[in-house]
Amino acid sequence: MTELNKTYDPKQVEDKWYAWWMERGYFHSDASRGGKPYCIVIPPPNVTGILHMGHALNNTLQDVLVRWRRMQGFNTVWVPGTDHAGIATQNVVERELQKEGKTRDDLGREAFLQRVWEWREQYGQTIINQLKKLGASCDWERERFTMDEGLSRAVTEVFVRLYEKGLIYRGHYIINWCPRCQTALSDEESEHRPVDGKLYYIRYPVKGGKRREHVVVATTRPETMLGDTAVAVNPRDERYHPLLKKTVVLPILNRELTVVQDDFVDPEFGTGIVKVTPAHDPNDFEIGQRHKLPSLNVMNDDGTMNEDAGPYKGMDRFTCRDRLLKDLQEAGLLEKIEPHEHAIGHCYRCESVVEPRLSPQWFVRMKPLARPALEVVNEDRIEFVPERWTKVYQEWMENIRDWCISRQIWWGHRIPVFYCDACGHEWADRHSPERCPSCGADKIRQDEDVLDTWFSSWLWPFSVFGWPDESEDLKFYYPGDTLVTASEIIFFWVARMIMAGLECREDIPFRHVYIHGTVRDDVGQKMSKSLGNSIDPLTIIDKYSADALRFSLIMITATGSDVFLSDEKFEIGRNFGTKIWNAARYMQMHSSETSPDFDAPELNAKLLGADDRHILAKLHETIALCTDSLERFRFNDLAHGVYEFLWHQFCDWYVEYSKPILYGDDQPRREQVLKVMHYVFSNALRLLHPLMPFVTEELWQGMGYRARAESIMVAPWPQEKEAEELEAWGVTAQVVSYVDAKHDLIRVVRNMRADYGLQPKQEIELFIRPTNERYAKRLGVDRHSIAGLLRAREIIVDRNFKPPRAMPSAVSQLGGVYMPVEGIVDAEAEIKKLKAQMEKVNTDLERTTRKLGNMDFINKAPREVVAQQEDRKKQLLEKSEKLQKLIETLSEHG
RNA sequence: GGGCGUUUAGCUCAGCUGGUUAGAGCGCUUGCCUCACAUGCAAGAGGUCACUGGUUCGAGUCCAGUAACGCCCA
Repeated sequence: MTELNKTYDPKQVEDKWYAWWMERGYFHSDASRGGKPYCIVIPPPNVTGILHMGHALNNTLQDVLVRWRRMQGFNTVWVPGTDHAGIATQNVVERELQKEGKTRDDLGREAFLQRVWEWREQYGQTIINQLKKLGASCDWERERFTMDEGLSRAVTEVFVRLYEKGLIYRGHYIINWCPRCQTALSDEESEHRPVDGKLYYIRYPVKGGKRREHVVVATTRPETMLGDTAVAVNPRDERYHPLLKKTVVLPILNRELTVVQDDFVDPEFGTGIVKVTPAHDPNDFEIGQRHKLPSLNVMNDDGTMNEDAGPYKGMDRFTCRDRLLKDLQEAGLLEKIEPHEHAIGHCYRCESVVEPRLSPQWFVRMKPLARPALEVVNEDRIEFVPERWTKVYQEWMENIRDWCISRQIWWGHRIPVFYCDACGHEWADRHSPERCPSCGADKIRQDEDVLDTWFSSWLWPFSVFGWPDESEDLKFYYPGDTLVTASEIIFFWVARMIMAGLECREDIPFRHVYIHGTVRDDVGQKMSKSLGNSIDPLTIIDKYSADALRFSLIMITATGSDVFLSDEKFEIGRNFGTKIWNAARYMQMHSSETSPDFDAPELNAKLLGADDRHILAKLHETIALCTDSLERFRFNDLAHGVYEFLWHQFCDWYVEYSKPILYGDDQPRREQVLKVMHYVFSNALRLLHPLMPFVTEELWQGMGYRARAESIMVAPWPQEKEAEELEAWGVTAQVVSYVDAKHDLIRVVRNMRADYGLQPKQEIELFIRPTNERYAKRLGVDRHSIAGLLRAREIIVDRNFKPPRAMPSAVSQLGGVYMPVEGIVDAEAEIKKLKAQMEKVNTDLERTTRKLGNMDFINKAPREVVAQQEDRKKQLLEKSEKLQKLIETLSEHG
């Protein structure tokens, strides 16, 4: 044993043990070691990322699982890494260039990519280092990056396979275009948010109509009217039937527009007639397809208007909107403007308003991939926790749309499609071809676009193990056990990983998907940098310790629900750490051995007292609870369980109970109690280790427990003992309920002391009249111990005790207690208090009696429940009797 | 508009398969620097379980409806 400091200093301790664990190689797993695998792959954070509370929660949960399984003896691996975050990273580097007055085009593709790699070398480890601060026990030897050679090979392989199977195609469709990032986004990357917009009612003159005859169309994006190629009405809308033979004229540009009928048009919305802009709206695009309308794109990549916008050419889309409205107004063609709230897509990377836009992009055909991925969830081969997310997944899968995977940026996996300029051949290639495989010409070029970052992330569960090679690692670790993530990412990532796993490896990537909540501030807002309400995990670690951060997060995070955070909440973990630190110091003060015999204590059943047996029973209850909670992903039950046990059972009761013994000189008893304490504490530390890895290691070492395992990280997870084994120690339900009742008695007397305003130091005399002979016997043994806890100079246990005069008294589960005190006792007040208690007992008694008198209850309720009620009635009767007696004696003497 | 979720102590939340007397942490009140710990100890107060109806011997828990709030999708 090494002496523990008076106060715990986490800063020194945490870095020290983390470095030591690394040095010992505890985080590393080797497939050749065999055994039962347990595998988790990290949701790779962005290489540009910095650790926020969401990461802290996500990674703490994974670390808890991994540390627990490792202690259980699984061959456990937690694979870490980062993803290359195409758009985000490119944005970061472009901003850097901007400061130097350059653009990426100034550098050219090669040089720009060189710059990005340099950036990643310099800053890409930030979040990885932060995870280490958190205590994450990742296998760092296996760290991967989605742009690594191996993972890139997997990306190409999958692309080529899917291309050759016809599951990847290139097409002209409306996609979400971010004019700022100048790239396409997938539907998932365009976040819809309600915006207070306006609905503009615009007059379109009818050609050849009477003077000033016009129709009115309503739109929220007037600037797109420049690309109109028709107007549409619902076929059933008779108001517009006369219009069908006519054409209308697009204002300003004076282009003629046909009138088409389409079921899509809602006669109730606006005026029931809509403009059709196939190149700038997904619905209009479909109308356009149905009616073979031309598509006219009026915008440039950067969101400015192009030459087809006529007089508005070169203007930004929003400037154009203003000018156009002004022009319409002047021409008397703007009928009215109404406020209109509607959802608008925003780029998830830069928040710009997304422009729906027609453009040629690459897509993955999702329906064939979704079918098996839906099946494995329907058949419960993959389970979502909490279960309700299953439905979210299923619904998305059933209505899945093709995935737009091309991005018009440079940082990422370049699409491995090649074109031959000589013969027009197009093919996908795993390597860098030099000639056209069709005609042999060398005038070939590769597609300019790169792939969506998620196109590499969806392969993560197997690409990290070397796929497409069937490596030993892949065979051993795949499929993983659990994926831990937040709900935001179910579509982006979870669903796609399942599809990829089934497509590429014909097996699920993991068996459980644990979805945790979103971290919010204490008023319920999502934490974000832009709101300025985020709490930086590193600040918390600095202020309270990583253990405190981890424990507090888990403690207050109900399974799968959102977390509301504020700074003070981390005091829970800090205080708890201090508490067990001090408990350990107390034990150490009294232990003389350097390496306590704790693991298989030769507990002499004859020497064990009721309290020893009680704490042993509670420990094994807690072990069962903890294991069960982990198996069911009930992390906060685990935290509550260890907390309740260590703080309340161990420190509040057992340590207090042990004091007179440890300070006394009954050597056999002392030894026995110390053995129990070390046994209990060393087990509880292990239960706590996944939540608070650092302080538990410090104590494991400090207490000298390393004789059993050199690190708590590799100490065996505690095993619950069977009832028979516990009975060998004399641990029975009877003993447990006796000690619980004894605790009740102590509480009752302390309450009396407080009621009578006794000074803490003032000693009392106490009479106990126990309910039965068994209690009388046990109390006889425990008299001195109880006296210590109650500051009683003497406790007299007497089954026939009759108070000689009026004195404060109360009823406990063990029997009546009487506390003679000097001075006058207000008998009236005493009686009043007891009568109030009596009333409560009688109410309960009445209810129970009524229940038992109900034949339906007797006949229909399970036997145990009826027995329970009978038992309760008995207890209440006893209590009522005792109270009655107390009242009588008080009245006699009062 | 469709779907999902939430509503339990002043606050944040547990309460799982319906079954004693509905729990915890924080906060609050009172008393304590008691020989592990004031980041602490002891005691206490605090609840029409959102509302309405139903099922049941029995409902915080199941069902239907209502309201408020939140999230996801369109």
